[in-house]
Amino acid sequence: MNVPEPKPLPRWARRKDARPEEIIAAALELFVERGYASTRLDDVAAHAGVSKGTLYLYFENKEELFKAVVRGNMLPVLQHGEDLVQAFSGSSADLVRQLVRGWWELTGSTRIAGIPKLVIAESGNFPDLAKFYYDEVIQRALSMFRDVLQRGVDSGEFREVDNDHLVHVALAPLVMLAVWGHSFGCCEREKLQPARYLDAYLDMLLHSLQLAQAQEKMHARTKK
Amino acid sequence: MNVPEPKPLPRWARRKDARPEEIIAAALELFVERGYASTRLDDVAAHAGVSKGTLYLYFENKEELFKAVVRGNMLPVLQHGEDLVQAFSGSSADLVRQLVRGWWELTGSTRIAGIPKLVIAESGNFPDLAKFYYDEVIQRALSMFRDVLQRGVDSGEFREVDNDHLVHVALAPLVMLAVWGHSFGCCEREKLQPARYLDAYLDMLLHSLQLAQAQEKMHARTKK
Amino acid sequence: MNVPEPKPLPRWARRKDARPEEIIAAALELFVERGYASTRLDDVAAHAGVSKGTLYLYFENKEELFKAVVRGNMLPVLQHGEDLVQAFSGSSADLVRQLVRGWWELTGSTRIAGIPKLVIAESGNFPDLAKFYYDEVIQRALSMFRDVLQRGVDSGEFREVDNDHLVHVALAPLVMLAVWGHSFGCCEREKLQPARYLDAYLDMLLHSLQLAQAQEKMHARTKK
Amino acid sequence: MNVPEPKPLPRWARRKDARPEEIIAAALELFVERGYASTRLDDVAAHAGVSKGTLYLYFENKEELFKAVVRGNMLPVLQHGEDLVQAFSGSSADLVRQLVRGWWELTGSTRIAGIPKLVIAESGNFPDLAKFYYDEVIQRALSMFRDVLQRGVDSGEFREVDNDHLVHVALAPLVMLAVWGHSFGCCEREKLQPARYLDAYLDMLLHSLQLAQAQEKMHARTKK
DNA sequence: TATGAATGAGGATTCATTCAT
DNA sequence: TATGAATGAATCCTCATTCAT
Repeated sequence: MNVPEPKPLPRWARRKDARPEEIIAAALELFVERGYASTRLDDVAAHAGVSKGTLYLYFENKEELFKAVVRGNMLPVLQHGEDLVQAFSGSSADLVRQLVRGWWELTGSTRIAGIPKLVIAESGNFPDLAKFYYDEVIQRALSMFRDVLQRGVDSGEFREVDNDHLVHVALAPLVMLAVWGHSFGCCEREKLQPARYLDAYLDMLLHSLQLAQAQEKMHARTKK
Repeated sequence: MNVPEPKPLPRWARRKDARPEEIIAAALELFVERGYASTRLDDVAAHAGVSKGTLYLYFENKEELFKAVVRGNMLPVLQHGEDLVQAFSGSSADLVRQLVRGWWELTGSTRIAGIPKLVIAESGNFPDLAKFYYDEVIQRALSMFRDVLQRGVDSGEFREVDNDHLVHVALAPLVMLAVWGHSFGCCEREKLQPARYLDAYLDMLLHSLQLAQAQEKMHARTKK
Repeated sequence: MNVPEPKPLPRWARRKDARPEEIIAAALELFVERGYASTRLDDVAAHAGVSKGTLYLYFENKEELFKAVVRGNMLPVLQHGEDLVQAFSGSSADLVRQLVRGWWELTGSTRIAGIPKLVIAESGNFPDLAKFYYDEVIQRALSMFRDVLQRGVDSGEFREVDNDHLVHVALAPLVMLAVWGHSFGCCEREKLQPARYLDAYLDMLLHSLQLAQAQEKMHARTKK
Repeated sequence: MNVPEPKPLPRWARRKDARPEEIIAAALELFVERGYASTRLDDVAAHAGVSKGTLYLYFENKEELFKAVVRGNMLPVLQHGEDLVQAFSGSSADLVRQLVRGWWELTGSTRIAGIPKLVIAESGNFPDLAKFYYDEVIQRALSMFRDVLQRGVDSGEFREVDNDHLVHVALAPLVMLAVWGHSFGCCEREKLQPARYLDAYLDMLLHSLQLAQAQEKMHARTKK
């Protein structure tokens, strides 16, 4: 690795490999900004600095490009979360906190945060995208969260709950936070503060998971 | 001839009054089913049993029809909730339960449940619809929920919380339930059961709001 | 005439007779203002204070209404000119002057002045209107003018000219004056002054018609 | 292969340059024949041998195409006239004759002669087209004619006149000749003969401009 | 005679996709 | 690989005309 790479490929060759990613990045930006239907491939091409025809060299059609945008951006995020869970060794409450705050730090200020809204909006038009998203994103996220909660229950940290349904409930406010920023966020006079929203969320979630005895302690701590 | 005919109401005049509602109903169905962009006015007209031109007698254009659909269906729902809160005299926890379950019973099995997704999806394309929805639906719902929580805090039933942010968090799972049914609901192998989802939601929410001492009792009861 | 009319017909009955004229007046205003294609019968009806359906009680369709507007407004103007010529006993030059100035005073400030432009504009779409206008308006006007010029030639007042072609030439500036006000008039910074335009026109026309000897006198007079 | 192929110019690239003109030519024909409103872009496309969509590659919409038709065809005509005036060295009367007859020879048998009527007809619907036409066509034409008349006055060839108004009057018969052919021309039993019309026009105009002494000679000559 | 709700043919415009170069 | 000119299906919207009342 210390060996200087000989002959860095001429610029155009490198670009060639980068093209799909550049296109996906341009498409993500525009899809998030304008929605699927209102985004013209002309504009995507212009944004990516290529011609319209070039789009079709890399993606079969608009729909496939859309899917690639979703796939290419969501999977790394999930992987990141799963890796965190895997490696974590602290309390389950801390794991929840870190997972949630880490996720937001990673994507909250990014265009990626616009994807959930996009996919929700287009789920009806692209059933197989919805299927993919459900299988590869939602299921994995639910699964991960379910495992985390179970970890807390198993360790005696959390009370027993209807885990299968609770994970849906518990993830909802996170999804909505992402959706909010790309729907009604701009209507607000006083903008919702994500950090405080997440504090309230974690407070609620963890409060509701505490065992009775722990609750007392927490309560005491809160009062302090 | 002297006998006053039962006066068969003029067929058309009567229709005129009914038409807007018929059209809105047809439009709601199709918008929810296919999304705004994919819904053709031809189809809306056919569904409403009128001609394309008739649509334009009652609605200026597709966008205005869309707004009428949202307005006409969401406002009554809100009003219903506010009336309930107004008249309610039991415990705050029961009020929350009744509000949540009542809302779902009223709209859950209806096409109205598809509106939140629709509005979210189109918020970017119709900023003034988003503004309207934010002001007349979201704000009112937040306000109502905030009042309910405050009612519980004031009565000593609930603990003190960051109410302004908590209401956002607390409403999120309800919105997501409605959205879910019109996005990924059909991808599931085992369908999400709204009743159990709401149970888990109410359990979580109310658990997290209980005062420490109440918590113990609840916990005991749950175990029972 | 001094006998008070017995029983003035009830107002609605009188209106009934007046309807066609009211409609024609409303249509004239709108046709002149917006052109044929851009005038909606809805608006004509509203302007005339009747319902759209009523239009069809008096006029077969839009085209026939248009023709009625043209007929009803142009023929009286022509008649007026012909009557003047018939009755006139002064010099031919004075007859020309009076005819021209009288015509403008009669119609120049009226919506009627907008008809020539309208008919020209729609001549291609309504060949039989064009035919009618050509036969009943243009031909009669040309004829009248031709007679007036011939009157001057016959009386030794005007020189001999190619009368058949000259009348076309001679009428053109009058038609254009009317057209101008409804086409480019509003583009002008300094509005064309019809009175001075007509002065220049009459000066040109009569100058060109003078016999050589008369010319000298005229010239002398002008110099004076 | 070493022999440089005669380089068959890329079929499309060449077309791209030609297309706008081809489209304008097709549009001119149809606009003149049917009027603006009655001309369908479908037909323009068909006439130009392209598809409907192609029109929109070169012109933003129907209105812009219309303007391009007017601009593209009228400006060269004007330029031609101005060049003639610039270079002319004979008598002013001859300049007038040449200008008028040259203009008609250049455009009289062309579709271009239909433009004045078109612009007049649509001036109300397209105020900025009217403004353009007024500024770039009418004003320039008036200016040119005014200069020509002034040239004659300055050289002592023409008598003094109210030049500002006379130019309007003097141009009117020329405009009407062009308009006539595209409005009532086809209604005539005996077609108006442009050459004789122009003779009558020039006779009238130049007669009216002659100085008294010249008049006598002219008159003598005419009688001859 | 008068109404005005309803109709539906007709045309401008958009944009994903193709394909000759 | 890359281009971008060309395509044409698809859809919104208008408005003259009809007709039941």
